[in-house]
Amino acid sequence: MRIEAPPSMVQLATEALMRMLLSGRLQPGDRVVENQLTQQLGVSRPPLREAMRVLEQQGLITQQPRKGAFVTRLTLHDIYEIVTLRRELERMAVDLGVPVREESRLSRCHAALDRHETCARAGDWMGVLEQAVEFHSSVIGLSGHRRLEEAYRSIQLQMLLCMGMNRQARASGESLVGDWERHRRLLEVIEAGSPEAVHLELARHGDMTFLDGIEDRVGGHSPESLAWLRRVREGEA
Amino acid sequence: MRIEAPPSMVQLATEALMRMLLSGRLQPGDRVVENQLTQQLGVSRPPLREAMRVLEQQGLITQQPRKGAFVTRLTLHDIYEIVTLRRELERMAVDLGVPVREESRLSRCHAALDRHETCARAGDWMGVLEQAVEFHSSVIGLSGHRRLEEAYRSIQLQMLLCMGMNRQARASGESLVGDWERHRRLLEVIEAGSPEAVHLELARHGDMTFLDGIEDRVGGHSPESLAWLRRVREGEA
DNA sequence: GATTGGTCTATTGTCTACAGAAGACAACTC
DNA sequence: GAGTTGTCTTCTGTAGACAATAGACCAATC
Repeated sequence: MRIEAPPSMVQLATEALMRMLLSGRLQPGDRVVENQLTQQLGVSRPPLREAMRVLEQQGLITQQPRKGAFVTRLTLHDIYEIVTLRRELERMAVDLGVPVREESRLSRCHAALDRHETCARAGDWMGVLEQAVEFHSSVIGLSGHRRLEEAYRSIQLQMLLCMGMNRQARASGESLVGDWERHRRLLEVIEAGSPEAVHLELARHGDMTFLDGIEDRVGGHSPESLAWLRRVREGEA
Repeated sequence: MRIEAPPSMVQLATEALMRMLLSGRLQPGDRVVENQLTQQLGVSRPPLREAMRVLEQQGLITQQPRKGAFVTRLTLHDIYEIVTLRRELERMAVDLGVPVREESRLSRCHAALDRHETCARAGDWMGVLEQAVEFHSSVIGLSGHRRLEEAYRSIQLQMLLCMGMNRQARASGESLVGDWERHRRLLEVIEAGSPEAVHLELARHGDMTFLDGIEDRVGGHSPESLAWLRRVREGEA
């Protein structure tokens, strides 16, 4: 039996920081002070700083030299970028991964979905979030394209950061199970094996309700993003 | 006039390391020992480690906990991933960015192209590399999609890492100017304003000669990558 | 009263030092 | 002679401390 190496403080700090970001404990725009975090996490500054570099690369925090780090505050243009890129990556992944070629990849989806259900029924909000991320990643992973999956994961985390803004509104218990049911349906369509059907299901799947009234909540409107938002809303109607 | 903040040691170390990687001074598979680099770069370990985290996120080096860091060694499957993802991102960028809407974005392309020419005629090999990267990035940047550009840039650097393997073969002076001419032609097509024409030019542009005999130089053949390589070669013939 | 100058504190940037793990090598045992 | 064990060296992981900078606050002057 192979024992696994104990996680480094950098890993632990990265995960802890990410949880603080995705749970909304750290809000977009908040200043991230190193010394405060070292005390809260019980880690010294060097590993914490490395963890922050990782999250900076992921686009979750933004560093200003000699000024400090801030939780990334997303503009409407950012959201436009996230949603459009996400869709394109999804598209590519489905075309490569459906119908499924390797059973092991599919079992990863099922495993994530099962854990998702467990967390949902237990009302474990944070667990559902993590497993939903893992489920989507595993779906992208059906393509066998690691870089695609990583790019998708990064984009997905940024999207969660942005949805955290109005998370409170959706935090009701039933949406946890509802999410799971949508994911289960998606996986069924995937197993059916038609890429086009999966595209359709994904288009329906994307929860765009968080875009309602988003212009008022965020700044940074660009011509591209405004045009996009208009198109999205027309498409819905 | 706004003065810019002096670069941090992390930034400098990141850039220096990247140059060592892309110039081939550090070869894929090479061990990266922290203490050696601190001496060579004149930086202490914490900032160097932060820089290494950044490059790890970019996929240029690979860290094994408690074992050390290594320059990423690419498999055939990795190359398959890089080339296919790159193409898809390019595609998306062209569809969004052509015809060009903002003059300022186009001028960035021209600026990079001019610097490219200067370096090429001076025989500045490293400069050509940097400006070629910047030119391609600026072309992707025509889309006004920062995340797309960043994803592309990361992929592009990995591709350069892999081309570094047989760089010596192409290091003749004429290819420097040749690269520039290809880029100039591409920019002309872009300015003409037809996305389809740009797609065509890009398909012709991609220098696939580095794939010649690549199966023998790298390991890690996957079903996907072998099928892809076959398709690419058939497409050429 | 407003503005400029200085000081002071909080925070970041960097370095040095130590603890612990991994791998190499030698000596010892069978 | 082959295998195993113990030790030693090298390197990474982490901590703590110091230097330098940014921003706030207060005082003094015009």
